[in-house]
Amino acid sequence: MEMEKLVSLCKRRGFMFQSSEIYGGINGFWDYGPLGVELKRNIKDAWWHDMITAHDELDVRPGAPSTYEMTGLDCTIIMHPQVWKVSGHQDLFSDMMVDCKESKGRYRYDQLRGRWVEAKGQKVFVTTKVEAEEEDEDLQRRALKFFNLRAKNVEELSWDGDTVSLETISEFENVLAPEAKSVGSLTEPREFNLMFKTIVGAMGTEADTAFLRPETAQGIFVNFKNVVDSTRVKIPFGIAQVGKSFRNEITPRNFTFRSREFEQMEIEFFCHPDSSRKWYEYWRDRRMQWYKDLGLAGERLQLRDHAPDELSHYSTGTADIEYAFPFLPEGEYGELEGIAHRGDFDLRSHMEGKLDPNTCPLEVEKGEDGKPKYRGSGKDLTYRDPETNEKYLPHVIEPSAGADRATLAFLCEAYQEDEQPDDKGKMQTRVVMKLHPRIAPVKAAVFPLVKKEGMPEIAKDVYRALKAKFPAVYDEKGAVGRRYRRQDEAGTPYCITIDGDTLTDKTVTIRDRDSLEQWRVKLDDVVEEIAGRVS
RNA sequence: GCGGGUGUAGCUUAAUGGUAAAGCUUCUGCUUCCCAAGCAGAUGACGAGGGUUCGAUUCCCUUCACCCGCUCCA
Repeated sequence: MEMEKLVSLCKRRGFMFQSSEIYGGINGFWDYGPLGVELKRNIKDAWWHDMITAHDELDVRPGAPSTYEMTGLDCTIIMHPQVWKVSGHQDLFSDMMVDCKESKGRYRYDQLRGRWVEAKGQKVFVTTKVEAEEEDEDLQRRALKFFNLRAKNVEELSWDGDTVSLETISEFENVLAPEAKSVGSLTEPREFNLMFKTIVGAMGTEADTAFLRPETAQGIFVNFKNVVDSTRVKIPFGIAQVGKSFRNEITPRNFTFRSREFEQMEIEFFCHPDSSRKWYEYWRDRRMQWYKDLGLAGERLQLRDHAPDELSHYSTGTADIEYAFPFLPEGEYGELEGIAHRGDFDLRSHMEGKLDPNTCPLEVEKGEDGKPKYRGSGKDLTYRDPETNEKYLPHVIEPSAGADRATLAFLCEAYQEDEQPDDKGKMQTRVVMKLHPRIAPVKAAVFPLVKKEGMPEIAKDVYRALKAKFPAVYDEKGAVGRRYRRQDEAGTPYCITIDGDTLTDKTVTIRDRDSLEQWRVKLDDVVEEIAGRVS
């Protein structure tokens, strides 16, 4: 399947549009049209229903270590700025960057170090990005190379001052970039804000800077204590949230796959440290099965466990559920959902201050003054087991899914072209969206075979009865074959046709989208018949 | 962010330094009546801004968006 065909269909039938299209569009933002909004909401509703509202906390689910509870949350997009400092996003998401026009490399402004050196009447600032221990060696090697000197002529190099950060240099004309052969190839430092900045308050200034959340997860962590104190939930339990998140992706691309405004479906599952590995495996397998049950059953879906060297040392496991999107190269997969074992990293950070992920055991990251670089809340986020009286900081399993990516994957999987005969028996190409009935935007369409002899009246009654329960459409225009095809492109699983026989025996035909089979049911049983098939 | 390509109607395409053609779609009417039927009619486009020119959809510049590759993907 070519991606262009799907993109074209999405626009033609109203699944998705480019945001602000009449003004030329805006990079990294996409809108959902009339069909798309139903599809995406069905996916989110299915997730919420299956994970939270329909969860049975009284019985042990297959594969689960024990019973558990599930609850929900809906927190704000803008939160206290300290949240993002402590979570680590502030440091990871906003840096000054410089680009090298020669090597096409990109460097963090504060991480490049260098030293002034003069030879042959020219003075340049040689930079390096290697570790501090090898710094002098690398600088000398690069300086010699630049001035075209042999190692034995090293005394011709006249060093000026100590090795300092590039941040102390204001003019880059004589700066030799780490992988460049000539000077002056670096761009001016540019701010690289991966988080969306905003100002809180009508009179707000820079000091009132806040951020649009880059993930919904932190809102769950900071509300952990509130939920525990207000709901009688006992560990193990999960808190779920669906909502928009924002990231200034460097390269938004591939339709909605990498958008700057996107929607997440996240669970933070809190459990005892001793059982966290088992819970991790449970959620990994449970989430994989969820996609399969909704139609991503083919080989294009895969579960990929991260290799041990990919993991943070405080994590005992991370897995990605991935889909082989048609816009990716052969054999490559794109992430739909990540299931991560996060240990107690997040709760401890919000309690004690931002932890340094490179320490083992984890320690609070210190600033230059020896105090915590980013202070935590100071609130006690430990959990006391009411039965054993054990007090501990729970470990967290995080199944974090992308609602837009899931929607896109379901669309890609559903798009099919097949050959079906027309009214003369000639084979015609048919475009059909084979969406699972549960997520299909429209569940049923109702047609009078002809627009006379009382058929429209009966059809309208059927339509009204259906529409009271779920999305349905009524269509009496043109040949019935055309109406079937139109519904095929929208992914409507069932079409109901009122024909001449309906008038005498009070039965109608139901036509199946995928098989094109038809069968007759009693007029009075139509709603029940369709309802049983789409839920 | 870099390099290359593309941008004409809702979709797919055409032509042109003198404001654009078609198929499909959509809408109206007639006809037909179980898988994109027929006839008649209607709606509808040169991504945006600037320049050159008597005149630009066409040539030039800028910009925006999309596609491909590189980079990035916390």
